[in-house]
Amino acid sequence: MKKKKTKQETRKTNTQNWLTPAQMSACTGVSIDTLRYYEKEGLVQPIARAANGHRRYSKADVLWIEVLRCLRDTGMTIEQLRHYCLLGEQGETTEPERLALLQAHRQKVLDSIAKQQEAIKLIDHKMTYYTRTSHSVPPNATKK
Amino acid sequence: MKKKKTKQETRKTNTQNWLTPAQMSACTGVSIDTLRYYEKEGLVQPIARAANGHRRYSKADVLWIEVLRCLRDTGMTIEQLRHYCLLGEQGETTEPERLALLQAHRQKVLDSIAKQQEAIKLIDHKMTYYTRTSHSVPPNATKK
DNA sequence: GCTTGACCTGAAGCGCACTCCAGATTGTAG
DNA sequence: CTACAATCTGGAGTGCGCTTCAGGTCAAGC
Repeated sequence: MKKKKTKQETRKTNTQNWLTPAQMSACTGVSIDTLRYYEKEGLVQPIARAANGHRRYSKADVLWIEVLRCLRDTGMTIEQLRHYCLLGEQGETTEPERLALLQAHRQKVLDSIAKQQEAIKLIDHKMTYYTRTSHSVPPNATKK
Repeated sequence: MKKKKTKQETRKTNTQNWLTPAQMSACTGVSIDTLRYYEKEGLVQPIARAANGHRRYSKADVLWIEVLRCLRDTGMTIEQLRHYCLLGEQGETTEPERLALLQAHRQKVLDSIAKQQEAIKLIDHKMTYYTRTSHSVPPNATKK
């Protein structure tokens, strides 16, 4: 199975259950450098290696990276993510803390959404100055 | 009116229609340093000055800073804000561009909200692992 | 007259999250 | 055999948005 189609197998057709760094990057949208950075920072457990030392990402890694990105994109810091990961590694006794951490973050995201919805209102309001037929309002708007 | 109660007038009771930097900061929640920084970066027109060179913020300035903060807090960069301000200073011929700018930003905020709502879903999903009676799921969750 | 406190200025520094670099290794292709 | 592409490593560099600093002015209080 492994020695029959050397070329296609190891290079092209990735029927494998692992991904190269490049594939991982393409698949998750996270740059190779950032993937390494996350690993170095303890945001992912050490990735499996091939004989030559190259990383071999598993499908589980893909999922985890996606979770990571989701949390990062919503403002969780590297520091907090590291903490969350660490808890995960320490077993299920830390579950309450992990739950609390997620709940806190969830709330932060909700707050952020609320704030942005407020902003939308203000933007809409300001846009009326420009869409209205009358442009009687001076440059820096709210003035006067 | 101005010479009768020198002490109270100039120092304590601010029945004035201007604010000192400290008051401005307290009022808008933006630090004095940041206010100066915004001015230097061209995000606000030069602030009026007292005889001694100290800034005197007007109530219009308060409103403008609030708009600024709203846009900043929703991810508009200093660069973009500067551009927006510049347009404002160039008169009403730039109104279409300012409108477009706001519309683009509005869309970005909407996208961001959508993304965060997605994140909430994922967080909720992950939280069920911890709230459920069974904790059959290993630390880094999605694995296996 | 001296001190204090609020403010001024230009410039340097900081924290975060990447991002890039130099130099080395390794496996396949021509 | 040589060339090339993908990857490796530790460490330095980058960009953004402030924040801090050093040194100075000025008005009021003791």
